[in-house]
Amino acid sequence: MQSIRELKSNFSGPPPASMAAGPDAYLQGSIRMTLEDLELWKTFHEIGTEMIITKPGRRMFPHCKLSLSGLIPCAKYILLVDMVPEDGFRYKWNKEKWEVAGKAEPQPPCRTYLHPDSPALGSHWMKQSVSFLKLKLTNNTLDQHGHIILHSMHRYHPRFHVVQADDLFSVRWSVFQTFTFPETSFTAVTAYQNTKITKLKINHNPFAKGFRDEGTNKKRRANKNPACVEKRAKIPGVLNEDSKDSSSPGFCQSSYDGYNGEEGRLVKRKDEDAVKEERYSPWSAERQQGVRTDSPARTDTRDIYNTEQLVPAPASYQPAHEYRKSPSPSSSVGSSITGSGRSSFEPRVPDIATVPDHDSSKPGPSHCGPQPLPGPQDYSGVLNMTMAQAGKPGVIGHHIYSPYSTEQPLGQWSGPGPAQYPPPHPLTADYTSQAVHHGYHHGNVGEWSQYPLFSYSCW
DNA sequence: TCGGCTAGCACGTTTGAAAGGG
DNA sequence: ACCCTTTCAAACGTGCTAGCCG
Repeated sequence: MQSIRELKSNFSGPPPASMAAGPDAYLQGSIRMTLEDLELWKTFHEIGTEMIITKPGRRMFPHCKLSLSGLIPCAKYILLVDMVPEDGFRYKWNKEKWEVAGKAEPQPPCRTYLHPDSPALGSHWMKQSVSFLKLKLTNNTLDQHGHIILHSMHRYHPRFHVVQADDLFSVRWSVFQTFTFPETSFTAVTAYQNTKITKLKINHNPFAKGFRDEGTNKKRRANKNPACVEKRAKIPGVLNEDSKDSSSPGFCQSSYDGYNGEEGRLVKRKDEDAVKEERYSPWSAERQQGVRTDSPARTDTRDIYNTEQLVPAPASYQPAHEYRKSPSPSSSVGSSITGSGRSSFEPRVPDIATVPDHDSSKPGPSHCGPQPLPGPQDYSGVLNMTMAQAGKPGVIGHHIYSPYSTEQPLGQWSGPGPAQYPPPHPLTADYTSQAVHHGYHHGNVGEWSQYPLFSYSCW
């Protein structure tokens, strides 16, 4: 098996001609996504971000706010978010630390949140920050509102997909550029475990102002049930002890080597890596090991997964070349960045001709020219990738959830079966076999191959 | 017994309609 | 009649809490 370093070095050479050339390669590799409020995310990340999940759905805080550049101004794009498990474990909060509490529960129905503005022109996405404020997380596996379903006490990180597509239904012919930000990883909880997180949320979330110390909540806190106070007091570092102990409790050092390894790397990789972009092509019969160009001269450039997920073009389909610089394990927690309030990634891949020309016969202009954007109700909702065929592992049903319309099946989508979380180490037998199943030929597989947004067998 | 989950609560923000003024 | 600003209430988001449940 190739070592990580060996794999890394394989990406350092110049791109093959097939990757660098091609008319459709224009700008494909130059999309850049920046995470806003990076400092805030980092603050949470250093403590161990927790996100409340409730039955009716709960917003994230901090919420995902991005800025995009490098898009073709007059081409339409769709922005998607999904949540990827960090690992295959369930956690528990014990004595100010997260500890592994067992194997992860079977994966809930995988849903992808579609940004309500989608599809919109590149100029639209680039002119201002893109906010996923209204994205909600739930633990209700029977949720009908299209919220993203997660398991409590499990770790996840959001994955952002930029798809050049005229509409939701041409997504399948389009290129996915996927970005992840290590700072955005979190533990889904039904009640906050780490009081430092609670305090951070209260201090930064305007909706929680009522719980701030300087607010009118003093009376409320004074009325706290003594029993409850006592109960809470059992946990060291409860309320108002933040200043006393600023060091992150983090995750239990002795519980889970894989995770701790990442945590340990957090410090090492600071100022180094922050964004991972994924480029992958589950549809190509064989995954070609991509090659990256030199990193941009940016001090905040960080390791990334850069994958491009392709769907077969109706006519001319060009095999995808994937770029993967960082072969780090599935957990992306262990990195951070320098930064000035933003975490960004600029793909270091050469442009790749992967987007088939849009059908010119298609009704409605897809590029430059006046084209009023459809109302949010046209597309807003969630792609629901539910497990569909029990007897056919890996095949999932893909549905579009919309608050304004009934469910619309898009077809069958291939994906991992339930309980197929990647192990902490990315190169174990199971993981590799899964990668093989998708036709990936190299060992440098990350979590993306386990959790394809769409898979070739669906199209 | 214990940890996780949930409903109800109080408090604050957001939002949009209505009212008023220029 | 139109536009802008202000006001206000409903809707919504938030963490806290007690109690339920497996």
